[in-house]
Amino acid sequence: MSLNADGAPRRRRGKELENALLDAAWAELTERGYDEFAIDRVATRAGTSRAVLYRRWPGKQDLVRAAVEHNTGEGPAIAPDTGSLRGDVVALLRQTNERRRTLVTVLMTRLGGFYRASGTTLADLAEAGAGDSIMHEVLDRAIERGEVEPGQVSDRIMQLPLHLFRYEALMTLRPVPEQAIEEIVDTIFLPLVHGNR
Amino acid sequence: MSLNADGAPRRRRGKELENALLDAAWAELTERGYDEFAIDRVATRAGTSRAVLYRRWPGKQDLVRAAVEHNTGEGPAIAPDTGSLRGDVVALLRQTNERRRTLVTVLMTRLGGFYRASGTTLADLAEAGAGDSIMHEVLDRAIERGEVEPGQVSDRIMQLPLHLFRYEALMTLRPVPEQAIEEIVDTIFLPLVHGNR
DNA sequence: TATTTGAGATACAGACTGTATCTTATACCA
DNA sequence: TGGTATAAGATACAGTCTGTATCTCAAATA
Repeated sequence: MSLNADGAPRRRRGKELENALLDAAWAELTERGYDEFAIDRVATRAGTSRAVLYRRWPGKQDLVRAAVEHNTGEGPAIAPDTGSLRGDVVALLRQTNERRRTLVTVLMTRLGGFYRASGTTLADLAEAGAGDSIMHEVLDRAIERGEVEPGQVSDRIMQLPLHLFRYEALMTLRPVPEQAIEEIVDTIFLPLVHGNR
Repeated sequence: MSLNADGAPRRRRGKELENALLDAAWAELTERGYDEFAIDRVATRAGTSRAVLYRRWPGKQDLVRAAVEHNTGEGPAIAPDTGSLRGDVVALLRQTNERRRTLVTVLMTRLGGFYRASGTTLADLAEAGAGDSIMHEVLDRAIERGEVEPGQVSDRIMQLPLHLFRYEALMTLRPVPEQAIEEIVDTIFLPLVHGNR
């Protein structure tokens, strides 16, 4: 039970209490991760009892969700206007970097335990699925055939098709449609490799 | 306890038992998801007791990891050799599509509960961080300025910088370095938009 | 056949969940 | 200002799951 400075019992209500609860939940989430997140501990941390939490959120996932929303809502992003396309896009990415908190924190809380436990990262798992070295092999053969000039293709461009493919697979959690595969290769990868010949 | 056809008690050992355990774990994982995954239930499903599981894996996460590896290991991917760069890359992506199981299943088991609970997908979260519509706005202004010809930039290319950025952020769970941002914009996005002028 | 290994059963303490019930501080209203 | 309604906070309960420990006995090995 929370006490006043003079030791009298004190009862928070409404928004004040709710904020304290969500802040405590958020702290637990970021400190211990989703796997070890317990309503019990949130209540203790907030200096109240579990009943108060259950009165507001039916279960763990609802509370987690509320805590994430409460602590990451930052309003919509604003389109930068620097006067040039390059400047705008660079500014947009920089801005996203700062606002990245939302997504990354959610992912960390969800994946953190698994990462720690397995010593694996998302990138390792992707790597295991289709090693980036394979693109090296493919490119080397293209160079041998004279399709591509040696040293012309940066690492980032070389990995581009796989990265875009995986991004799409991750976002949709579905097989990537054939049409998307061909679009990636024909309108993005090959033009970059061949310098729009 | 497992029984023989004639009702005599029967004890599996070694690989036979281990496969049964991992199959049971996998079934629990795919049917109920990571959140509800319980060693208890795996043991029951495999027709044995928890002690047998704890003898092999120290805890839940280790068992989950082993089950994922056991049920998705398909050996290393083979570099396709179709005789052209385009053919090779398309084949590689198609092949990855079929092998995608590993990554997607791991993610589903990790994120599935959250998705169900929140009604949010990874794409929604990404979208909330920096709406794709912003790139539209940026591009529109570039067209007004005469930097870009109208109708020249496909949706996929328009979203390319954000997608590559997010892919990198997701994989590393770190801020994307300034140098990577500029590389994405200067060596990939702008060349595609301007047709390598 | 004797010995070793480890499967399978069971019991335990502890943590956490979700529900229910009680007292009482606080807000609101007559 | 005093009475009443609301909900905070405490507590108790049954149930599930965890991780550990201990026991018996089936099966592999020598």
